[in-house]
Amino acid sequence: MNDHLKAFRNYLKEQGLKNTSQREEILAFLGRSSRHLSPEEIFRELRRRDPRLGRATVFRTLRLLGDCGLATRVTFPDGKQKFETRLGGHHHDHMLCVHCGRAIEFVSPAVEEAQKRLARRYGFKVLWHRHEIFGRCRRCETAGPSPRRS
Amino acid sequence: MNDHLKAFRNYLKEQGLKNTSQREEILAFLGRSSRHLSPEEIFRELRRRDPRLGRATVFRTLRLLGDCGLATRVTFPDGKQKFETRLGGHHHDHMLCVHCGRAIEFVSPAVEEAQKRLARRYGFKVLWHRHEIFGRCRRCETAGPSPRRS
DNA sequence: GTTTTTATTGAGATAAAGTCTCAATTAAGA
DNA sequence: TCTTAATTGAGACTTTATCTCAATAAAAAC
Ligand SMILES: [Mn+2]
Ligand SMILES: [Mn+2]
Ligand SMILES: [Zn+2]
Ligand SMILES: [Zn+2]
Repeated sequence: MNDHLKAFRNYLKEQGLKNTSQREEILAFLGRSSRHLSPEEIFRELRRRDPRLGRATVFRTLRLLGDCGLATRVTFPDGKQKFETRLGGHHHDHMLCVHCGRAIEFVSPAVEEAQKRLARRYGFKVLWHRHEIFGRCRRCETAGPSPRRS
Repeated sequence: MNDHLKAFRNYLKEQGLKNTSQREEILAFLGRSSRHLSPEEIFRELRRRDPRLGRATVFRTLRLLGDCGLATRVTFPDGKQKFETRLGGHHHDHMLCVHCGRAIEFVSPAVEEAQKRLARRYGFKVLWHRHEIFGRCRRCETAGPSPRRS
């Protein structure tokens, strides 16, 4: 049984919550995908397999997965929200290409460290963070149209 | 005449766009406020003064201001989107308190520098970025309920 | 200053994203 | 197996955002 699943079941038990097939399906689907998925994509796909799945359950579960640190929300350049699992429970951040939409995942100890110092200075207790860099990936940088900000 | 306004008019001219009173009102309002404002707040307030203002214009203008780097979108812990001007054209990032909603603005040369190196390594051309740290501010850290992630 | 051109505007329709309610269901412990 | 309480899903509803198109107004041309 994979780690995510184990951690999830654990969390549910701790919180006095119940496990359900829907919840596990959603977690598994997210884990299988290499892409970032929108709630709607997750809903449509899983709904095909189980026509009784409800949209609300998807949103509820994504929040739950967020709460226990198994899923992360990523805001794309167009403002759309998508999700991914935290691979191996490891935190990472993103560079998002405003041209092709590609997401590059990165981990930067230097950034994380600087951030930690910073927070300490402000007496701020960090729970989690999101670091999104928008721009052009190597491929798209050669030539292309203008970006869309904010 | 303030810098923001000058830059804005410049940008419009460069792009062959027209300046309008609505656009300037929105920019000015954003500039006057010390808080982060949601599109709806901006709309409701400015609408009081000019009952003919349309909601679409607010959204359109916010995108425009984003495009030219004069406004920044900030995603709050509850997922809500708000805007602020880039004070003096200067970039900054945020620590957001999941308890009281307070936003602490910071600038970290160390983080910015680390980020730059990182991007270079990936051949990624950075256009802008967003760095949001969620947690508890000094005040709220003393005691409080549990956070809401993702 | 007047005319011409063209971007912009706003009402309202529509779409997209997310939440809520509540009766029915189901997981988990006794 | 029985009991209890969390969960589910349909669909209503809310919120957020975009679109359409006729009317308007800014800037350029004259
Ligand atoms: Mn990070
Ligand atoms: Mn920064
Ligand atoms: Zn790209
Ligand atoms: Zn606080």
